Amino acid sequence: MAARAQNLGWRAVHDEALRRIQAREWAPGTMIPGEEDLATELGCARATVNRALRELADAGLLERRRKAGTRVAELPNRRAHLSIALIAEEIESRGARPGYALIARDNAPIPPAQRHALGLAPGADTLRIEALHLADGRPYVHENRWINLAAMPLARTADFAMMSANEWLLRHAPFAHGTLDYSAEATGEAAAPHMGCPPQAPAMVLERATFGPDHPITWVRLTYAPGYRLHMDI
Amino acid sequence: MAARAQNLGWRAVHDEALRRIQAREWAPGTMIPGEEDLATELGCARATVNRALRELADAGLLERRRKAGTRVAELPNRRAHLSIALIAEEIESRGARPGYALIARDNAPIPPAQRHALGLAPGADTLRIEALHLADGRPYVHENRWINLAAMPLARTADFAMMSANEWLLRHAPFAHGTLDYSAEATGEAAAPHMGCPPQAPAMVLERATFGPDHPITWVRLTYAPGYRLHMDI
DNA sequence: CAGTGGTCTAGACCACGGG
DNA sequence: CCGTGGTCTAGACCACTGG
Repeated sequence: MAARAQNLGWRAVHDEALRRIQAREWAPGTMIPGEEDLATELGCARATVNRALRELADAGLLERRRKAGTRVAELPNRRAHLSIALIAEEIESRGARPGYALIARDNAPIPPAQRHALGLAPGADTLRIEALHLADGRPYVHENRWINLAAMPLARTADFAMMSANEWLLRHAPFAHGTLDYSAEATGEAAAPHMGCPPQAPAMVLERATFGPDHPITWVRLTYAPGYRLHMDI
Repeated sequence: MAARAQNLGWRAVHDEALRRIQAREWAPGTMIPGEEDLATELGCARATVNRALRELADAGLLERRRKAGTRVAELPNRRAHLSIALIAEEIESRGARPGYALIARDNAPIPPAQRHALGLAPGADTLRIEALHLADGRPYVHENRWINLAAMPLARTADFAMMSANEWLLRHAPFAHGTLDYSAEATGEAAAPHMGCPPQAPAMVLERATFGPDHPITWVRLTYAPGYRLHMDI
């Protein structure tokens, strides 16, 4: 029985392939039929099969190589996706009313470690912003940020009392790529007074470096209030 | 001048569109030309433009809707990707020699919160595994896990002294989906003795629930040693 | 209702890389 | 070498949804 159902979309092919993988009909490490064969069996064009299998390969369930064909991954390295939104939107999505308060705005020099992460020369012209984000009036996350003024000269005159640097940069910076580093640390002397918790309380810390297409833009350290959970689906 | 270069692949179209977005030639919030127009301008088929713009939409830089057309996102919600690998592979990728030690294997009942996260009925038959993963002989992460024996009956007789439950499940479980929750907590009395740090030391904690296509599979709490950093690129 | 993106098709050529 | 996936094309129909 070679012929099967017809009018299959790539989603149907994707689901059928996923079913065969999970049902072990296609065992881990083994080859699966070629695109041409599958297209014939399932009654659709090869491009449709290609689209479906490409999605599964992107998800880490299949490994595809020219000439070698397609095989089921032995150890499926699934990928979790984390959407990087505005802090205010993140707070709203948790069902709380977002708030914001600027704590300080000065020319405190960027520490060497952060400066190296951005690839800036010593003595680079930077602006420091310290702020607090609130959820229903309670401290949510403490922000300590340096902005590279060579890349964002307008930041020198921007009003970070009304709009957070987070949002201002997202609206004005030609964002290209960056790095995220989460760690667990003590809240610390700098953030604790604003968070309403003892300095030694464990806190989730996010350090982010952001780069535009041509220049480094900003480095920020976010210290979250106790109880923060970073949730992802897989 | 309508005509342009020819023989453009979808990657070239993708890069050109990205350039126009970052250069503000296509301003945030504004509409961009339709697929047909772009295909004509760039000298390629509409399907090629579609592939390129779909990638940009998946990345959060464009918003596409039928009839309404395609517009540049006001606030680009970029997505970070986290690949979920074996703990041993994670340790190796950090340049260290992985180690593993089983601490306990018993029938300690699954606590209610974890049981609810998996959607299991009270009194569900579970297996508890406690283990320690090492990097170059030093504690790396402490693991406390419950396995749903109704979904994975073979786990009852598996040898978790040699192969970690992590790897065993990845090889034997028809993994479908799950949730991840990172938080910062004190290391705690249960994990601290194995980690070689005081119980109140801040630790990154990962709680994961994993489901197969039909049944919940496992719930695990990973307590990382101090200094752990979760790194992601954008 | 009409315009836009979403998708499918049949065919073609090409690039990679296993044997 | 030559088979397999990667991609492009021209055309077509469809689904959704804004006006």
